[in-house]
Amino acid sequence: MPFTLATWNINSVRLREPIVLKLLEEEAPDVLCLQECKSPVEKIPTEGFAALGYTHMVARGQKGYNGVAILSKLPMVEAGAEDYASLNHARHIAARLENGVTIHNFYVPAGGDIPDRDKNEKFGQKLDYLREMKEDFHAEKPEKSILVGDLNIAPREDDVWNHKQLLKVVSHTPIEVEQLGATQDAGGWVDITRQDIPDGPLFSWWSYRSPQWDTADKGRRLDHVWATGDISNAGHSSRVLRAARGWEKPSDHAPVFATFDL
DNA sequence: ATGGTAGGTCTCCTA
Repeated sequence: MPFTLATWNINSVRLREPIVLKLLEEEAPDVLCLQECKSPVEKIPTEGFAALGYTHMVARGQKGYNGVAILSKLPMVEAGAEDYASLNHARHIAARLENGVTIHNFYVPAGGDIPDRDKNEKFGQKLDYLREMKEDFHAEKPEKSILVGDLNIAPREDDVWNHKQLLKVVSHTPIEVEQLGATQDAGGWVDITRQDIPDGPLFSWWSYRSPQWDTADKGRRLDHVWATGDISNAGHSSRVLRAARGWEKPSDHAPVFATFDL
């Protein structure tokens, strides 16, 4: 049975309940993974989601910051939540569908402004977070799994609006790109978005600080859909719903979709 | 080189 999955950094699930509902009504993915919910789990507005058929949710939350949730039309059970780098942050939740597929939903630390762990503790935490992800995948190689989320790294030259200009900007520095690649390799993860859309600029985030985000198009691809090699051939129909960046009271991220025939 | 916008919360932190 094919199922469609979307990942979206929502930047406050309570403030943006209306556009989450809009996405669920108009696009109707089977599973929606949210990041930066910025809400304790008990304050996530689940009633409207359930009314549209999204009767299942697994989530981790905290007050004000971070927070991840998986909304689903399909039954699922929680399959763990990690706190890599011991930050006490709600940045990961996993769920298992009835077809045996495990879905990991991540919100990797943004890493602050200065790409130097000696001058900026947050950058070190980001690298530590990715290293611990990598170590976990190395210790227990994931199977039949999908990993999505805001990984806060745009790895390829065509994942950013200007490669040279962003080489020293956190999210596109060589050390981050290398660390993300090592994490991906450790789990045998395949980048499904780039499997489907191999060539050319592709972005999922445009800063609120950039006026005329659409015409200026100074974007980055920070949001990812990966799958383990045993199911990567089942992935197809990837797309970024760029229009959502222009909706009323938008998130600065657009949702990324993929479909899996499993 | 700098500042630009947004959300949550308790006066500034984070992105």
